[in-house]
Amino acid sequence: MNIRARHDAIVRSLRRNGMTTVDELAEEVGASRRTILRDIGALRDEGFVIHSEPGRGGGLLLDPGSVQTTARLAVTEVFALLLGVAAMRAAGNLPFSGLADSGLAKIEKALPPEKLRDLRRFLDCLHVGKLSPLQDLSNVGTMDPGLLPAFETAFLQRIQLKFRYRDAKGVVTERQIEPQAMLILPPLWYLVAWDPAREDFRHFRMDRISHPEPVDSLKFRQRHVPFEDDVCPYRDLLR
Amino acid sequence: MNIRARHDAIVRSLRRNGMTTVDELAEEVGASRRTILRDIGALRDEGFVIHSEPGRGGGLLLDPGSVQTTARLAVTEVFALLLGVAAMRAAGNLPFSGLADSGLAKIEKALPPEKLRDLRRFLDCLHVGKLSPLQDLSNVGTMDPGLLPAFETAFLQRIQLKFRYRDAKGVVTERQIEPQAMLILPPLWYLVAWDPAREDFRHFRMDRISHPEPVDSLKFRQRHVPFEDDVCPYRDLLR
DNA sequence: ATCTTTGGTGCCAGAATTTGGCACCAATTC
DNA sequence: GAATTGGTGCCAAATTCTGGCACCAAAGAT
Repeated sequence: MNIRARHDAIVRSLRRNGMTTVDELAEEVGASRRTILRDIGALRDEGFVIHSEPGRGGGLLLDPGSVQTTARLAVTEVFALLLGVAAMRAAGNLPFSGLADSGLAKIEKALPPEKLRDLRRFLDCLHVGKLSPLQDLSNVGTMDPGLLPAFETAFLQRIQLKFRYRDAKGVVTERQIEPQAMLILPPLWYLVAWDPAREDFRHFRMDRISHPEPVDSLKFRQRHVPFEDDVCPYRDLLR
Repeated sequence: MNIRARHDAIVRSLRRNGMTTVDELAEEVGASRRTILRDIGALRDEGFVIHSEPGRGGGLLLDPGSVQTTARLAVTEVFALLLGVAAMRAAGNLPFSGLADSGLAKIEKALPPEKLRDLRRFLDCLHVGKLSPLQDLSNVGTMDPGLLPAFETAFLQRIQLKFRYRDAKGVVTERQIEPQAMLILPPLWYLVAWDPAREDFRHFRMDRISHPEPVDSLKFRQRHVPFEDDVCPYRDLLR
């Protein structure tokens, strides 16, 4: 067995059994007592918190808040991580203990700088309305990926966007708007935008939009204020 | 130099220089040509996309969308990742290529099952209204963490919550509500809730809430439907 | 006080893996 | 055809890992 695989096996076993002895681990993993002890030392060096009390019945115990299995992250996963961390940071350090910024900084450093900048700018534009439970997300989200390059351009460069919209009655109109936010309310995507012609905010279901086209050089600003009144503006969303 | 450290060094170098040759890498890293070639093979096996064209001037080029540096994640970081991935999955596979589910499954497996279940249930309750740009998040979010245990209990067990609320005019009232969502609009936190006494949805600024107290055994259901009309219900939030 | 259990360390020889050099092939440019 | 550069197979040397041994420390049982 590989040294890395053995480390993972040890962590898994500790997590599963809650409490074990070195000898049990040695038998389970198929390595000698000495090797297991060396491995535990290495894992501690890497940041795992492994309690041990010689003399008592069961010896080894892994701290549940301890660090996790190694994983090589794809760019999309790093993006997901940044997105999640943005939410976590916005939450102070809400439901759980504070974020380990050091590890995160390492990840950010590993990203190509231009990519990171783009990700951050896109994050600035992306509003997440509702996060569904993870279990239900497999069969969610219907939207044409072909639309996205135009939207990304409009969002990032903050220029107006032109497209055709088919409303609930099937009537098709031509719209030219200033995109303000992308709103995800699974299974649907909405574009929140300022419509200069109607002088009002509108939202558009993404699956009813076609032929999007950025309008060069028509720059605009984004608008956002927190609300004060205690009547819920989301009442239409809830039932 | 360690084999793992060398792999990281190679990836870093490829990312920084954009394009290099095997011999340059060998000299930079301090290893032989043969070893570098072996390492590149290993990195490719791990999922890195490394282009190469023998014969032409510069040979090696790392695909910018390729996988990232290894990182051991703390539990909070895994939570952040799950949160972000939930948003990403909800987005189909929005602005970037599809998520590498295999790696994610590995991370999920590494979490203690109870912890993962709790995280998922809490995710189900947490709505993120607006994600600020990462740069601005340091001085954001004013809310009393002391409030949270009561809210977490109410959300997770889906029971009513009682608290005192001080409105914009300073008038204090006693409320008993059914929490529906936590809304983060930096720098403020809002509780979106159904008020059975008023038979309507209300939202409350978290910093005006005090003395929260779960009301045992008064269970309720959550309510949510996507909206259809194209008039933006968020117009009060935007300016 | 002594024995047993169990974590922990130093040391060293044998086992396993990694490394570097070599010969050689393939594709491209000049 | 020569030069450049990625790529592969092979093997001996270098390096690292592993397992056994002796031994220490702490706690509980007798």
